[in-house]
Amino acid sequence: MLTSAVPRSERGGDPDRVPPRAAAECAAGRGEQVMFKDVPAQFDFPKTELQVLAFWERHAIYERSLAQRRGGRPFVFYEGPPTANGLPHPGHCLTRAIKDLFPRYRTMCGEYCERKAGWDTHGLPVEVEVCKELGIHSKEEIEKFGVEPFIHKCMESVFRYTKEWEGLTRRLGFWVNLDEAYVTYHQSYVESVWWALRTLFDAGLLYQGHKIVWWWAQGGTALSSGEVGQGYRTVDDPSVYVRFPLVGDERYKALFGESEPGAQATGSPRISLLVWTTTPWTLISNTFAAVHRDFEYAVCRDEKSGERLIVAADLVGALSKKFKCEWVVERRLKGGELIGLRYVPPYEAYYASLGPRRAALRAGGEEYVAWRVLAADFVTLDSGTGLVHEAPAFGEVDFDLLQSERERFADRETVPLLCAVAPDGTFTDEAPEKYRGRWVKEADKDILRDLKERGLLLHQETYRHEYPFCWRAEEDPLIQYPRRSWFIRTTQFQRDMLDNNQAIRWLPREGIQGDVDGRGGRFGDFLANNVDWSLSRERYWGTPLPIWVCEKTGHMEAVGSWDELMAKPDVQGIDVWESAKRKHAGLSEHLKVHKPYIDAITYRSPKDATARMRRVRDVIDCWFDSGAMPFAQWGYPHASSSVARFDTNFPCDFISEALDQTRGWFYSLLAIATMLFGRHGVASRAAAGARPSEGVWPQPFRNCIVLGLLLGEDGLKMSKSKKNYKEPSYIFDHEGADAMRWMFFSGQAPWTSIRFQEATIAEGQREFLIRLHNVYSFFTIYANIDGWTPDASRGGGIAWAELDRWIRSELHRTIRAVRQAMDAFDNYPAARALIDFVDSLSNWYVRRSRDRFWAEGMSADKRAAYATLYECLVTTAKLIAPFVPFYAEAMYQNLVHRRTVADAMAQVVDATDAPAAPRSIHLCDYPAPDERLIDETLSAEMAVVREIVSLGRAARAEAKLRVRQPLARVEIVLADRSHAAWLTAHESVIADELNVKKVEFIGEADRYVEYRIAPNFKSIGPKFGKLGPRIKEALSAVADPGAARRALDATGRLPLIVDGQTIELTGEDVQIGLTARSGWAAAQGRSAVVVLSTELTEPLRDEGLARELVHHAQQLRKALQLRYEQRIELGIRGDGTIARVVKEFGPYISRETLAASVKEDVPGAPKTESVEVEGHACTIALRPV
RNA sequence: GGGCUCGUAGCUCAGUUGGUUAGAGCGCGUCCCUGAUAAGGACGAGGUCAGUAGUUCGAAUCUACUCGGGCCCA
Repeated sequence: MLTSAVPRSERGGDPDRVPPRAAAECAAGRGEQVMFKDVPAQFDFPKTELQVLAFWERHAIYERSLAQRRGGRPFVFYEGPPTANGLPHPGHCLTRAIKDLFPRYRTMCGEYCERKAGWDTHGLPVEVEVCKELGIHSKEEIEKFGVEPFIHKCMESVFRYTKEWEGLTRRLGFWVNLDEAYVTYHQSYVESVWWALRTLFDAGLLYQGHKIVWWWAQGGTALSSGEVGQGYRTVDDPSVYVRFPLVGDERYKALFGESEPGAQATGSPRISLLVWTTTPWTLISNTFAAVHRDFEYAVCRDEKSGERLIVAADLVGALSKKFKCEWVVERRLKGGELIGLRYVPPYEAYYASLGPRRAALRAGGEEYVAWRVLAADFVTLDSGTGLVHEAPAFGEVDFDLLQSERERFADRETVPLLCAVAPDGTFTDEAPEKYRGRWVKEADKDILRDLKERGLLLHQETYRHEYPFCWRAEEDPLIQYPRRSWFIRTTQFQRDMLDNNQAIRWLPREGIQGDVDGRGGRFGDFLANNVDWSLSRERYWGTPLPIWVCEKTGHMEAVGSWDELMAKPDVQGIDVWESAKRKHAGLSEHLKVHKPYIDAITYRSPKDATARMRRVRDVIDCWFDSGAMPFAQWGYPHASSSVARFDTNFPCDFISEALDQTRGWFYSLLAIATMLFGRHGVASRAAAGARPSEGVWPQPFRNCIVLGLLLGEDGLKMSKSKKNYKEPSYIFDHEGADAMRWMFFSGQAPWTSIRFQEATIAEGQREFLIRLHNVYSFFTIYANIDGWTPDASRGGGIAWAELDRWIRSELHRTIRAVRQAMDAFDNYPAARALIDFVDSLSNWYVRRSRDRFWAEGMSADKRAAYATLYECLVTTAKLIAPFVPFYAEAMYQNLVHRRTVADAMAQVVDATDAPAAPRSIHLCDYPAPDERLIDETLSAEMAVVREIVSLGRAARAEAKLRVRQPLARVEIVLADRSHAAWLTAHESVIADELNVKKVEFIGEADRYVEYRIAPNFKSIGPKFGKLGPRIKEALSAVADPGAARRALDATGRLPLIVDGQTIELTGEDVQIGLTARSGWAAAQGRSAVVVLSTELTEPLRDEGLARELVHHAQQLRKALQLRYEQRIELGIRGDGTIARVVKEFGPYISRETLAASVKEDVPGAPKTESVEVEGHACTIALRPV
């Protein structure tokens, strides 16, 4: 293992010394002067990034960064496995960039963060791709093609684009261990999943039930939602209104009483529910009627017949009109009151036997198992009668209603799922005889005639709506139909999952997490409405459900591993796999746990020695695969050392995926972990090792950044056909990976939808990377000219200028802010803090320090400036390293090792090599703030100085006085006069920036400004409440605000009469505003008014001219592309004024232009230029010497 | 139909437990500076903070509803 010299913490040193790290980090060549490599102003980001990649790989920097932190606190990261059977797109760049940022940051902070890649390889999308390739569609065709070759194709397809994925991952700088990636179809992974399923099965959490699917009866297959979506057509279906007569039991009597006129007259109740349906064939399987608990219902009496019907009160008018009858509303009642009423269904088939059946309820007591009125939220008033006929076998929501009704009973199964239809779409023997064997849709007409004859049909019409048909057989309508399916009883863990969810730090929290009951959050809401996980899929390419069933007794067993299966009694069928392997050389060993080979394996039933145990045909939902990755990635608990690895890597600290994973990976992770390892987790006894999560909550992840969607250039969904986005490779080649990463991190919060625009990427690059690059380039130019190296600052004793103290304070404030934000997984504010710092460094520190760097020789002040700028650059490089790892590396190699990236790569790797500083920036410690260097007062003061300077420039612009023209003085009127004292210390900065001779702070400036006293509501609001607006009025009515201000200054109090009463305001309660009076070259801001003296005297004009001459001379230098330190001879010839200026300011001009002398002529000058300076014609000549 | 989310300058977005004068960048216009120079800076124009109603002394911010966009689920 490499033992690199990890620099000591910066804490604990003398703040006035050069930071130990800066001094310690020196070029490899100790002793002799090694210059910084020249940094071209025009920087090729993409090219440099490729060199950095080569450097990282050649020197195994990622591996070293891990090795170096071994033993540190673990920072556990889980990779949500992408599917590599499609090409990666820009959205994956965002995900992978975020996934890279925090592990890099934590690693630099000293934590140990393994990053194991993973691939999701199972599932319908893979099958669909293969089908496309084969030109086939249905399961029927797959069977015809052969399951075995089909599976082989699926496996080949899975890694079709691996090269592209790995290329993108690498190019983006996402450090992740691809060589040891987990793969969901690998045998060890599948066996882990089997272990989990067996554990759940043994705990009674895996059960067989029904799932309502869209069913193609003629083809005998279920269709996926995508397939169903393709087949919708507009059709006319029967729309029928049917009577369900109520039963006159106690419940009925309690509600309607026996005194009901109808009841008395006939001795039997005649109130009926009126229900509506468009599928008459489902009436035979009717089980319930549903109402909405909160709707109002009406008992209507038909004037003619005296019949009484119940419909939704709001629909009475419309329905009676439709039926052409006259209804009188006898009574209104809430839907809730109807619940529990019994009725007689239209067909006897089931009613005859089940009608009287009652069963025990969980809560005690008994209840009829069917033909009652239930409450359902899905009941609407949009169509129908407000009462819905329920045949749970033929509708998903109806089935859900049945399921929740079943929950009320002690024995769930006692509430029957009535289904008089066979899988081929014909009526079964359970239906009335005349319908048996007939196609359901075809029976509709006869059913209606039947109902009519029996007086149950009130009304019949046709209804035009969209209905799905089979996309392969256009004439075949699909029906919703129950299929046997395997479920996981997740609902048993609903409370645990909700509690677990509460403990997760979601970013953002709003809209995702929800409250303790899940309300108000996308994820919480999903948990709150949790239904049992439908696990099985009647497909081919997936983890086989490891349940074997006895062919005679129906006894079931779950198998937790391959070895366990092999250990079963009298195992047969392994030969199928063996012969396949002989036939297909090089067949992947992993396939033996897949269909069709696994299906061939049978063993002797423990319940009947003559019977075989056979596997169920299904595979499982591939979301279960990915949700099992916390343990399955290690092959837990079977693989060697997997128990220990799982133990140290569970739960994890950080995951991040896009919003669409809410019901996908986020859920599957949480559900599986909660069921197995949670508070009531069932894996504790079954697991081979100790339960790792004991007492650790939340699990399986503590922090989760939910990424927004990445949109195209036009703000719409990215679409290949619309070409509304640039390919990642294009951005890599043009702007570079760092620019792309930086846009993701600094553009917006990651959970908002982000537009993927090249212009935004380029803009962010200019604003930050190029600006930083300019500073860095500036530094190397002058450091090399002066021969300055960090060694020069060794030993301390630096005399820091105020500007140095200021920028170092800003630097450490930035470090503090960045760390704080990053520790909270909030990259956006961190990036903004970095942008602000680079702005301060570039636009104030360097600007204000130029003179210091240009000074002759090596003064103490110059050394301080170099040391400061160097520290800022090296520290900034480290700060940005997790964000823009390539550029940070390039800066670091030059600033610390004084070599190019190419040189760094070419350097011989020497195992004994122990450089004074880490060989890569990614092996460095993340900077820590030194609170002693932070001077909040200085920061605040400098902000005011910068504002004043900005105001001065505004005033100059207003008065059309260019900055090169010196002015006599500037007067500054402060809103808060207490600032004057310390501002005086900054006079020279202001004078210099504004090019004025004198700065004056004046308190009383009534001739320049008008005062305005405004209330500070933040202070007044809590104190005076409703008086606020009156105080505002009173303040604006103050006759002499200037005098009031003076009084306030003197006494600290401002008495005011408001509403007849006298109140007293303090300085805090008011804000003094200033407005410049017109007629002055002035500008006003929040804290000051800046007034320029515009009077120009001859000396001032002359000095201005001198600066103009310097300016022109510099232009000539630039035109000649002279080296920065090139000395010259300068010639200036002009009129008398020019001559006078040259004579008087000769030394100044010489110094600024590095001229050995200033004469009238320079013989043999390569460049001569005639210019007009402030109306004076002159000729400037220049020659290098 | 349900849940969530967004609507702020021409464009892309900030806006910190509500504080009365709503910011930045780009773009546009007018300039400045320039020995970091294919950078940098200043100023200006541009806003009914989607709309309505409410809570409050005070609303871009909180509440309800409406309209519009998006995502997920039916």
